[in-house]
Amino acid sequence: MDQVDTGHIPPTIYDVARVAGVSIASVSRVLNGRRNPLPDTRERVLQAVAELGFIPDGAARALSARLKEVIGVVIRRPSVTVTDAGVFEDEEESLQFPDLINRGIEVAAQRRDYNLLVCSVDVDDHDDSRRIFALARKSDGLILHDQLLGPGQLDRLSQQIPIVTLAGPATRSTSNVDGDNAGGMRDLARHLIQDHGYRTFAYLRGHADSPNNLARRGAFEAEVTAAGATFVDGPQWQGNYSAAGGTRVIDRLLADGHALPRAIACANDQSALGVVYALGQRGIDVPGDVAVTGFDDIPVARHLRPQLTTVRQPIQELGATAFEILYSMIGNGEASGRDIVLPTRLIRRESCGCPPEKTTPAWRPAQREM
Amino acid sequence: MDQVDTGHIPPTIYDVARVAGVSIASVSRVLNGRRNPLPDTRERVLQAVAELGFIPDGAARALSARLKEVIGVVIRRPSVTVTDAGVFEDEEESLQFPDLINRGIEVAAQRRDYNLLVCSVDVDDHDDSRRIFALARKSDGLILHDQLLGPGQLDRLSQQIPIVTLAGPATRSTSNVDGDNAGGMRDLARHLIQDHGYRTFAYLRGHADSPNNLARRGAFEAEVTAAGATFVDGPQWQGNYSAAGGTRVIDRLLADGHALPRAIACANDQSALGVVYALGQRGIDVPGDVAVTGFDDIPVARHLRPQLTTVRQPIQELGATAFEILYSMIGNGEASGRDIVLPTRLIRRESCGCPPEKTTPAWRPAQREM
DNA sequence: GCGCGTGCGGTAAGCGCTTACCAAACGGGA
DNA sequence: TCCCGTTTGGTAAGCGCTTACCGCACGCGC
Repeated sequence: MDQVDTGHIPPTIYDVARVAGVSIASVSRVLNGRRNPLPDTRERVLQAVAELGFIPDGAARALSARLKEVIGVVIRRPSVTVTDAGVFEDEEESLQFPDLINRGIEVAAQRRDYNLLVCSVDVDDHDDSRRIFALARKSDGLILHDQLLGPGQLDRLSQQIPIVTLAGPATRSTSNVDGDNAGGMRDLARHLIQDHGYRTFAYLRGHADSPNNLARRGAFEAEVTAAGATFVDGPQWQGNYSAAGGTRVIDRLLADGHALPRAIACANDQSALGVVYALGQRGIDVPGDVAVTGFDDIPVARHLRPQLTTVRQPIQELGATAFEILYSMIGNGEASGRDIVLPTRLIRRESCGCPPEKTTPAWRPAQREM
Repeated sequence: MDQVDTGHIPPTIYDVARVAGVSIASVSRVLNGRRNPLPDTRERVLQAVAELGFIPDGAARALSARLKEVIGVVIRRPSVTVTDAGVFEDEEESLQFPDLINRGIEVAAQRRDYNLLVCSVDVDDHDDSRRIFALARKSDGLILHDQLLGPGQLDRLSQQIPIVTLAGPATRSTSNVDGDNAGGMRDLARHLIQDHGYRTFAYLRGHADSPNNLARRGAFEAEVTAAGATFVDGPQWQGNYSAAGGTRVIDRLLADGHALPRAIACANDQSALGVVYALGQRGIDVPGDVAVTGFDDIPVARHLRPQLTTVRQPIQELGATAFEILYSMIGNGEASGRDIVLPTRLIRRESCGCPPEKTTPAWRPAQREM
């Protein structure tokens, strides 16, 4: 009776069966469209369902049908830096990219009547596996952003549940979906070297163990050194995919009296955003003094001054593809071990030194409306 | 055997019991810390669990314990406008605010070992209730952004499951958490009127049925007319909380030859972003010719040129509070009918006509680092 | 007119857990 | 030494669904 006064005692399939004067099997069959029940039976069931506001319990259905229609998505957040302006700062700044991916996943998932169970883990939370494991058994499959779980744990878990990663190599038991990091960075590097003639470069890193970060850095450095240009490097160039991280790198560099390279390629747009900001604060002109580029092409990249030159990833499509692969793995354990690479594309805007575009940015639909 | 070759056959509690040589009850007790099992029993169970990599199934546990440890979160997306640049445009632009709220919810939820089941519904999808209902039975409670579900449906559903809304009035059976829309708008209006001396105003609306939108508009208009200033209005001022929506409003207005008011208060930051952009395209100076303000204070507001004057909501706290209320409703049906209003604060930046700040924006932690 | 095929509804057996209840074993006081 | 209180482990009964299986009623062909 503790429960009664508060309500929240949803009707069960037994209630429906009783009200409709049929058996629970008939109710279930009507609701799931099995076996083609008699119109009369069907009518009475639907009537009772409407009357009671019955909605089948997800847990019971999942247990019985061995299908939860839920997939788990784990994303990595930059560690929370506690400052006097609040504890959420790094995070707030770095929200966009993973969330856009998730949106892509969700769009695809909705078409299959799946829902997303999301979970963030702190970048340097090394007890994260507990959280991820728990999530795993609440879901039919897992999508892991960035590098989460060591190879051992990944392998272990993928034995029990289908897993798609959004970075890193596919394994025997997992699949992977990725943007073409190397191709994008190569195009970017060539543009900076050949079209702009820059000769000194740096790469502002993302999380040290992120496969995307490693791939981007590798391709960029290779291209730069292959062209005989100078690649500046060092631990000072360690960022964390967040705007605050980018700012921090520049501030430290300058405070330590380092000279800046002519062009800085950032691991992602968020970092670039912080870099542009920090340079602006010091009166350093972008791209006049230093060119800055990003990676991802998140929406704000277009609203920055100068507009950010970057490598566009098909963000939503990455998510949607990840879901579809996972879905097929859930349906029939096949298809694991697949490694999908989606194309990326260099987007030349102003921050690399290109002249401002005159064309209307894509998201302005004005002229189509009239 | 169809299943065998693909793997994915997780061990059950029976397997653990067999390997450990105990009963399933003992396994369960060890795992859940009930009853204080003998060290020997405990040891053997833990050993078997490790060996098998056993993780209890969420659905089974939920069914038995009548607790899913999952809460559903429903957010509203602007309708997808199909343009030649892709189908996700409006959405992409408007991502920030609800996602930040969700992050706040999640931070709070993790402390209680809860996960978030997220679901987006299209703004004018009127079959949305099906999706929401389905989500409801996969969760222990629901948090609804904006206005979702009519009062009738809301009431009906809240009979079966605890619900917290993030806009709109609390009802007998639901609770609500909100920012102080009226207070924020009032401060904003007074600032524009008294400090800047503007005399003509408009309010660029959000979704027509959004309670936040209504509250903001009401407070703003009241303050403006109370001061004897002019409040321009009309169906042309209908936006949709997205940047693209803001752009569209300005473009149409100008195309139709309307004169613009001296100041435009937008329903949220995203809309303001689009407005600032559209005005910039036409060579109209912000704030010189037209002042523009937002609402929410999402992170990008600070990176805009000019930096956006807006009303700050305690975004993450809104989410965290919503979760805590919901959590207490789940624990014991009490506490529904609560209506929490969190304070908002006017943030004066440049887009209202105030001089650029010289202080370092909050998210720049540089000087604290050295 | 009878036998059998077909199509529907009902009964009951799980799905993988938690936990109430019972049995057994052990320790201590009389 | 016996009895009872105290622990701890096991057995089994659900949690709310899905579905295999069975039985019944009908319709057809002979």
